[in-house]
Amino acid sequence: MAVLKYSRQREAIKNYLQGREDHPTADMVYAGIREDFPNISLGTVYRNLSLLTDLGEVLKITTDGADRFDARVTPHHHFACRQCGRVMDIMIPVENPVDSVNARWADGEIEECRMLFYGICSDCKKMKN
Amino acid sequence: MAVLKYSRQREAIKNYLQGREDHPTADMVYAGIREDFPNISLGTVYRNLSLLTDLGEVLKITTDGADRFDARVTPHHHFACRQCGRVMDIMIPVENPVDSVNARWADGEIEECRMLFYGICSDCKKMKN
DNA sequence: GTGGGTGCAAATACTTTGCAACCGA
DNA sequence: TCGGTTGCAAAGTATTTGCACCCAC
Repeated sequence: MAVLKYSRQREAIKNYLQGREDHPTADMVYAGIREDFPNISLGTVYRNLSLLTDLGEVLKITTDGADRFDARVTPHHHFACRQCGRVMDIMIPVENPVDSVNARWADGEIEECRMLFYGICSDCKKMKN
Repeated sequence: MAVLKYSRQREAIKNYLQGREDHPTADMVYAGIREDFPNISLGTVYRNLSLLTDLGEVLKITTDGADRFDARVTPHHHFACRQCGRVMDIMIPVENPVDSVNARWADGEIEECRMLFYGICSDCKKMKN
């Protein structure tokens, strides 16, 4: 890719993500941005999310169903609710096992560890009553 | 789903997965099974992989691109190569952080932790030379 | 003016599903 | 026979891409 050029759409997508903590899908971003840019297209949203991910300005979280995006790029992990599908940050520090795995198994092969925790979130547990 | 009935196709799929360590996609399973069951359909492969996953006899690994399946159901984690896309088991024991996360954050909400490590595998590193 | 970015629509990739025929218990 | 299972094809969901036009530099 050549020299990056400014685009209002890309800026809006970045801002949108930074104002959220719910790890929206591309579709949700599209719906949100449309309120300010009624003519934006879904393709543009996908293109920019993918670009921002490559630039490291956004994190793509692959789970069951549609990919989710996160503007919080500092290392952290996620919890996905099996019932309602929501994805949440896990804020507490979790020991990062990359070094110990590299040391014992792959010696530098591994760059990153993403932990995805599964379960039923407290909201969904309440519903069950 | 009601009482499970035997099917040669399902058996073949299970056997196929048990004989592999490369975490094939549904398509790869389909191609493999076809050598013994030339008439099996992709839909049947998907249906059975999904059923076996629900039964806990097979693990579904969601990564970028197509889902991958693993007949090794004892707790372990995976390494995905960013270059060639291969997914490999990580055989060494990695501390399971579920309990500590539950204790500090969600108190029983979390049932399972899947760690997905990313990097460039040794084969791909060799290619770079 | 040049080349990257956009909107639109068509195409692709992956997975699920409806249905009639089939087969295991 | 009964109801789960299959093959087939069509549909569904998620994402990517080709292209003409537009806009930042």
